[in-house]
Amino acid sequence: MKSLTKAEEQIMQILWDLKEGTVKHVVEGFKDASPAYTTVATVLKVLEKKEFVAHKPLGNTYLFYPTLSKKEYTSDQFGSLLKNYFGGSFPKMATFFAKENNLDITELEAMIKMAEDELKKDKNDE
Amino acid sequence: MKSLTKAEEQIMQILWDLKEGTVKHVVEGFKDASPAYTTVATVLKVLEKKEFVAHKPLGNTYLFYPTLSKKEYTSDQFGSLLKNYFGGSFPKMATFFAKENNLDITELEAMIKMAEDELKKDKNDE
DNA sequence: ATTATAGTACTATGTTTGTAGTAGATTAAA
DNA sequence: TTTAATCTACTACAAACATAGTACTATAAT
Repeated sequence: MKSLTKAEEQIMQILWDLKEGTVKHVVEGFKDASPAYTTVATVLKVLEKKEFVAHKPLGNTYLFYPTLSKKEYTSDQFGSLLKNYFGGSFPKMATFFAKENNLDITELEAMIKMAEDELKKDKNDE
Repeated sequence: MKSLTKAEEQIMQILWDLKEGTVKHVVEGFKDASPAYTTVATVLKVLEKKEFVAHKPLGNTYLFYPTLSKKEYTSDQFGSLLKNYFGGSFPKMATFFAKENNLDITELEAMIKMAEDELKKDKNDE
């Protein structure tokens, strides 16, 4: 999968949040300094060429929406990080995380407990 | 931290493995189709300007080595993935991983056990 | 000594990225 | 219906990227 550049990713994040939006909405979605309206429009056009977003008419303007879900992209990103930096091993990643944050085993277990609860919850939703 | 482009990252990965190496070594480090010798040399030069690598003379040639450790870069990458795609929550990431791989709780626990063993081992090394 | 090999420095070129302006259409306000 | 606001399309352009060739130097082999 093609990957997103910094500017593109920012806009995708906003679009993933909005689900869909006009250029204006996206511009407004910027937390801090927004780029120019036309800059956003240009990036959206690039994203469209890359097939990460599409648009449909809405009144006199366009509504843009992602064609690539955040989940799909996350999966891709997560996968390459795991592969390239942790030899594909999730335990290695977990260990790294624990060390980075000076967590001891008890604390790591607490984190995992949370994950398990999430999993259980999801199971129930099905 | 400035991030690595695709080509740069490939070369960094090789250099991290080698610890240090000449342009030639790096070229040989490519698994599949290696780029031209001069291409590698050029990228190394860029990486040097970005201060991700440095070099020292070795006989009639140069030995290149990373100034940014893989661990530091990993930490950075891991951090932004966690932040931008899992709202900074490791449990969320673990849940995502479990779901992606259709792991049930028992299997997730087994993974975590491995991580804990790693952690323990590390504690003993200190 | 002469030639082949290997290496660095410098240069080159097409593409992508980041950022945005301008022209022209359309709509809303006055 | 003239003006103001809004929006898209097209164009622009500098910086960064990806890739590599060429010129020249130094060394090694014959």
